[in-house]
Amino acid sequence: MPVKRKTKHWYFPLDKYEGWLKEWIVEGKKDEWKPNVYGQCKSWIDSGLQPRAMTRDSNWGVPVPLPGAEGKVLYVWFDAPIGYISATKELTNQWADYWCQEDTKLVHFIGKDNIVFHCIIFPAMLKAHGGFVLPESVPANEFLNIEGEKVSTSRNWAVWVDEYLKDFPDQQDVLRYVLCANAPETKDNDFTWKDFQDRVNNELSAILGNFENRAFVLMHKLCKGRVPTLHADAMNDMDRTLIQEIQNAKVKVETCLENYKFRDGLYEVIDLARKGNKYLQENAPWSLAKTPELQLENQQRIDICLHLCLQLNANLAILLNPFLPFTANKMCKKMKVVERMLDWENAGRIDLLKTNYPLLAPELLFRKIEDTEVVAQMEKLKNNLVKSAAQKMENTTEPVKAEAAPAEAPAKKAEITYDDFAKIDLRVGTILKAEKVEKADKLLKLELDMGTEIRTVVSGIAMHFKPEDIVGKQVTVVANLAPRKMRGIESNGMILMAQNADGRLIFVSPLETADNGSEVKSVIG
RNA sequence: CGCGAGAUAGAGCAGCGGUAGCUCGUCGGGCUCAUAACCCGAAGGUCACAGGUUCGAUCCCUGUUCUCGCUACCA
Repeated sequence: MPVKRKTKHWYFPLDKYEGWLKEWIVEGKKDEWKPNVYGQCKSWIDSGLQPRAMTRDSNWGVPVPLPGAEGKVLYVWFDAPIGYISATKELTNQWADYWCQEDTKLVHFIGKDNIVFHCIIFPAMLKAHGGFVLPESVPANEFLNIEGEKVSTSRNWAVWVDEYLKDFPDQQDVLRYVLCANAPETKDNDFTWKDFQDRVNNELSAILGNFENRAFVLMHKLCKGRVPTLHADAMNDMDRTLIQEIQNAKVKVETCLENYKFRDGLYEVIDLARKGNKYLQENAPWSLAKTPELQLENQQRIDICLHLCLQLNANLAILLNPFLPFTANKMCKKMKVVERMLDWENAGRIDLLKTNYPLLAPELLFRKIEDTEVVAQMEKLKNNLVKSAAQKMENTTEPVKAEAAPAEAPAKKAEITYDDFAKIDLRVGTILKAEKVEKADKLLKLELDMGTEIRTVVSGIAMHFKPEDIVGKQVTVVANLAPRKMRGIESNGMILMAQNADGRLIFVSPLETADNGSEVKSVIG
């Protein structure tokens, strides 16, 4: 049964690009790339690059289109990045503008698990081919967990956007807000529904939404629903400071965006709204209009204040546009300006809204997230997790939802015959010895008493059990599995485990002690 | 095992040689146009741990622990 075979592979001579990579990354990107990205690239390059096999023996994948390459498929990190280019080509025949044009600034946004592929292997491929631009930066983020646990599509520990939109219609932007404000830019972060609620209610709507609303309400109450006159020559220091802040905000947000500090950039936008609130508070136009007489007397000051608040509001729309495009558009509609106002060049201007222009009635940009919604989402998350685990265990006939279980989910297996089942030689054995396999996190080497023989089985359970804790346990063994070498140790068979939804492993063993070597079989006639 | 990144108030982050700051939350007070914003004040941190360098360390050096990722194995 065990057959050792020679195989042939096609290699990419990564080693030949070591010098170039050293120059390009180690020297050239030292202070430019993020520490996590730079550090990993540097360590790879410093420790010496090897030619890397770009083909695999596998029955699925993209076949290698070369004579003599039957049965070979392309290594995923060879064909995936090429796929990015192909995908662009599918999308537009302007694809070369994105990938080949000299002055194109190409940026790869990825997660930390893919750093070396995007920074070393793919660029080396492009360099080897020639004619393609290299990434200017690869600002890899860390991971975002959900409620303290790693996202898992197969376990359905996830928030699906289509589901989200059913529960929170037209609220794309508040999710965008939370994801950006809480982005794992420097370390792993956690998405929790409570935090979602806090950030939406206390930051987005309380500060930004509230300012917008205050400006509109006051303008309608005190300025007849029209953009009041600025009276530029009557401005005071407060007014001039506010204008300065608007212009500063543009520069700050711009700088953050250029440096991929999206979290900080969003903060600056909110902070400008915060300054707007403060300005409004300090001027207190409502106090200046306590009585009609008083208002008449103060109308100029009121006009200046609200004029600037409204211009600030228009600026907020522009600054917000890269982060919350739907909201920016909504703001445009309320101000009755064309979408083109959102062009970045317009930021910092205080003549975005024309004097005497009538604006729409106040209407809230965001609504608060209720406690009940938070509870409901958390339950949903937990219930769906249980459901998907149950599906696996019971192997039900219920069709697996496409959204809930993408390709990697363990699908229901195809029907087999009794003969298929009977091919498997299942036997009971007892663990005599267990030890960690050197240089392997997950492997334990087990010696099993199979009654008539002692077997060595290598099993990937080291993360779950200490060797000393499992000695003496009876286990179910697939006894006729073809031997396989792992870390230099030949494994003869494998042991069966049940896995809980939480990932915990449980031995599958006889309820009472059985004879070692006894068969596990069906007993129907 | 090897390598990379991280560990700072309840949460999210900044600081990177002079005994800690910002946003949100919490508590108390003021104000009220508004989805309770804004102002004033308070509580809350042995800056993961242990050594070392220094007049002085969150910040530099060494070691350790923990988290995540990569490489290999995990049928």
